[in-house]
Amino acid sequence: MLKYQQIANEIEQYIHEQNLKQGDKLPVLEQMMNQYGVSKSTITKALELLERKGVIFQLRGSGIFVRRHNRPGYMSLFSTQGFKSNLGDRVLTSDVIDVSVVKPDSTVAENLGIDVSDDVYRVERVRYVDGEVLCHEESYYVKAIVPYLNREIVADSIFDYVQSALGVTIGFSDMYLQVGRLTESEAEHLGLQENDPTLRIETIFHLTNGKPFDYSRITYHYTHSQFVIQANGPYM
Amino acid sequence: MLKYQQIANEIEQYIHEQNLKQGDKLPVLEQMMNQYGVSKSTITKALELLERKGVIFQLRGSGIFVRRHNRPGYMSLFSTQGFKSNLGDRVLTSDVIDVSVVKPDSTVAENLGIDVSDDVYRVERVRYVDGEVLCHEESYYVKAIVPYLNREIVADSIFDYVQSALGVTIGFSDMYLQVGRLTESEAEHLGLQENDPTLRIETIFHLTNGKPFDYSRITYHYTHSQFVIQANGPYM
DNA sequence: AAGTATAATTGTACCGGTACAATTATACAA
DNA sequence: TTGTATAATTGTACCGGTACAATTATACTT
Repeated sequence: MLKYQQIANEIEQYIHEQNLKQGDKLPVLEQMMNQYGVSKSTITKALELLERKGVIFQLRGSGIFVRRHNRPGYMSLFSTQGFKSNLGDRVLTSDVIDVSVVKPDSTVAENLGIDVSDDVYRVERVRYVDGEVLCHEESYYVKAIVPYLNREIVADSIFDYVQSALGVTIGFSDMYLQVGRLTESEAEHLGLQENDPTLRIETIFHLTNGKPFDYSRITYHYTHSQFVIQANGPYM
Repeated sequence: MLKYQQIANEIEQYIHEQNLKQGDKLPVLEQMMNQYGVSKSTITKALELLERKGVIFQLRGSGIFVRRHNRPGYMSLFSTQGFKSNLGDRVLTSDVIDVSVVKPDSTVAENLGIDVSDDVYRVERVRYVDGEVLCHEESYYVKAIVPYLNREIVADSIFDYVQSALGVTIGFSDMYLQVGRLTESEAEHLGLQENDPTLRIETIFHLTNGKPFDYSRITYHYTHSQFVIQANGPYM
């Protein structure tokens, strides 16, 4: 692991151990340099990561302060989207409905940047947090990039598998949000009524080299899903 | 304006002028250094901004490539949230329903980190994109930070006013998302039916010094609002 | 052609430095 | 006490450098 990532983790740990809360001040930059035995720019890089993650904010001339204190019951939108899990002590489980190799329809092919004759894995799941229905997911993986999947892998974290077993790393993703009404079959999976409200999110995940490898459509249970997003200026 | 921000803008402009598309390659780092006459780290900083913004991605050993090509009809979630407007050629207008100084209720006070005896501005608007109803907004501004507002300011961009006239800068924000059903009065403002689906977003905006200054509740028109979010690894 | 070693390209990690602007603390005056 | 200059603190911008890992191009085999 990179030094600045490692240090970012240690600082986050430090905040947790010392039980620092919203607005509390961290040691100054120079002290951190000495403490971790690295240069200023490495510390700065670590702090920048934590700032992006919403853990701290920095104020020039003043210091480094703890930012996060999220509302209980709200999940980070990205933690349910395959990224670094930030669910705290909540447990995420899945019912696997389908894992199969199919040909993509034109919409799926287009979103994945492939041809309709290329193979994809189709995965369908219902996901739960602490046993409560969270969402229904239908996702497609480019088989040329993810050559093998089975129900065991899919029941756990597909992203962990892809990253560790296949050695590919996920770079970035585009998410498209929309509110709508449930179809009959969706409602059945979620234990709701047809035409009930729902949040639909389509996501295209890309590798670090920019190639799409996963296109997924998620339909959220509207009373069991509340999300938090932490944004930073000046560019957002 | 800072050098690296300026250069980021110029590079974005360059992409636009050259009509570069998804996957197209930009000049290499060293060439940019010479072209803009700055050091490597400044270019790197500019590119990092653009990467966060979802405009480019960088691939070590290979080059810098154009990332963005968004779906038409989808707005950046942050562009309707007061940040750098990314609406393209769409026009954002407002009907101002209320601008008044009031005492906050306990929920508002808590979200703004103030006392119920402190004054706040209450602003209520209905917002439109290209004349179509987008959302209903109810927001509260800490009067100690924003001492004066009127209907003209509020009809335009409050954030522009706050930043330019008051010289305060917005640092970061926490957004809470939830799907629900419209109340009767909300439905009326949006031209929808009671119990229709809606996306509700509560946002707390903070200054760079960490103080909350705006708490807003927005209710979106579910068929007129589609959002895109661009996320970057490894920390999201 | 098709694979394989080798070299060139290219962005990133990390170092260490100077200058500076925003904040906060201090000293002093009214 | 209250305000006001002054100084100390502290993070950020920007410079310029070395080393390196991932990618891509090249030359060389088979």
